[in-house]
Amino acid sequence: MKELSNNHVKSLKAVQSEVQSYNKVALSIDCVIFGFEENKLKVLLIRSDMKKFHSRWSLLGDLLNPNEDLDEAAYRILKQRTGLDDLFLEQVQAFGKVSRHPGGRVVTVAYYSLINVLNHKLRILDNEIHWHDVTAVKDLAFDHQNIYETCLKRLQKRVQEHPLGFSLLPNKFSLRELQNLYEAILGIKLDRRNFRKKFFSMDFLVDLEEIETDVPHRPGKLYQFDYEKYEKNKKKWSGIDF
Amino acid sequence: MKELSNNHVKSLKAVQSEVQSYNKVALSIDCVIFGFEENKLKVLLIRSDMKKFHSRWSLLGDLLNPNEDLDEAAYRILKQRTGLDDLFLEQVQAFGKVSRHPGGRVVTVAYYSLINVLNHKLRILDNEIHWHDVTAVKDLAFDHQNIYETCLKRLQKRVQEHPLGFSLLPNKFSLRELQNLYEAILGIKLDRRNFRKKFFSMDFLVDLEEIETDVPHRPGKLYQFDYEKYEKNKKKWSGIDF
DNA sequence: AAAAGAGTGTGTAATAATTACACAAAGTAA
DNA sequence: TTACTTTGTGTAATTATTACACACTCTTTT
Repeated sequence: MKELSNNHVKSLKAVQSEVQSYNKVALSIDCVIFGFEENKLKVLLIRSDMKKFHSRWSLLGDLLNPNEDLDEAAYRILKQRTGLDDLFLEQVQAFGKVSRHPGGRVVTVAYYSLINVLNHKLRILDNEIHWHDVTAVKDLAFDHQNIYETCLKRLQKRVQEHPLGFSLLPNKFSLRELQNLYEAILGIKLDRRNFRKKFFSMDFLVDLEEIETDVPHRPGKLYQFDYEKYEKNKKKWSGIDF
Repeated sequence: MKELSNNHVKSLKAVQSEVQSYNKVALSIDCVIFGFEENKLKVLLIRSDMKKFHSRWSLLGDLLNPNEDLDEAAYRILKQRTGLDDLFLEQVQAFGKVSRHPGGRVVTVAYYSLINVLNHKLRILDNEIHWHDVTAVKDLAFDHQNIYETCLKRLQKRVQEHPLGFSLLPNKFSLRELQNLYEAILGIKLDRRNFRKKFFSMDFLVDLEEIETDVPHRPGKLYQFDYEKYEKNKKKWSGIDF
């Protein structure tokens, strides 16, 4: 950031007092927290406590603290709301329409996060917070519908290019679970044989030589994702195509 | 954004005074403005006027005004600095490390923009502003090196999936110019015959039945990008691959 | 114990996309 | 007229994608 046409060199003091005098805005962080349960992609929402939005649902968010990085704030919110740390988290973008918040100017920075809902540490304490099926999310408070859809699109894109989906699954998973996950995220059906062929040919799944238990049919083999191998071998060039 | 565990319903007045009381931060917009000239990808930078950064280069930016959307502010900066409006502009993300600005807490939202440097309206008035070859950009002021690299990567990704590159070219261009552009953005050499085959098979280029002038060799045919046709036919599904 | 049900595991043929690669033609400059 | 530079074009080999069917394993039902 820099002022228009200003040719003298500014001392640190001058810059500090300049920043003091800047117009300032409230800055919040909103998190779109995805989970995967019963073969459905879910998102964690909280009921709005504002009259204007009479009990409509909204994203989980909070204000940025004065001495907190943006990412830190997002992790703090996740920790507060789920009890989990060390989650997958990615910033999507800032949303800053002047009138997006009825209480005044509030710019928000949106993140999405992926959590494994079977994690034994997961605790959703607040009874105003619920998991919602992504296909049923509508009419969110504020501009949260827009933020949510932007984040979901980002997830759909990313999951096809990067191995993030595994963050939504238990450590050991069957190929059927993996396929269900992709189908739920992308909202489409995939061919089972081609799906398997694709993942086997990428060669990042470790066959654990174990099988599922408690399924009412022939059990499938269990796999793990090999992050190390992925980091060594991942693609750089995808090709021009639109 | 929403408070933690608060069960009563808030009136508009209550929300307004709540927002009043929020911690606030200075918010700036920084633009990575790309241009294409002499077969090189360029970026527009301004000399920092801060002592701490003794004449290092920085991105073009400014503060967000109180009644301005983020996108509006970015357009305003572009207009101020280049004289152009109606440019390609995309937000990348927010950067908000606590200590990123020596003068105090300033969160910035980064955009990148593509401009056609031959546009007759382009005016770079401030003599502290210069075009820099992207391969030579280093040691920028603030955290601008990081912002710049993030934006360049975003451009590299996007240009392979969306037809943005044309914003950097004149309205009529030869395939050689288009290929030079892609090579400059991606920083790699491409096979000429395969490049042509790819673009022809996508079938969004209109043959203008004109040829280049003023080239010291056999002139190439001129083309235009057909945005309408693209909008009708663009791909939705790219496929899982990483 | 046998049969029905449900999902796993596997391969191939057809099509489409990508890659590597060479030569004649059209213009300019000397 | 010759040398130089860049355009325009096609094919063969490889790789990736798609569509698609049947035998096997385990559970549940009768």
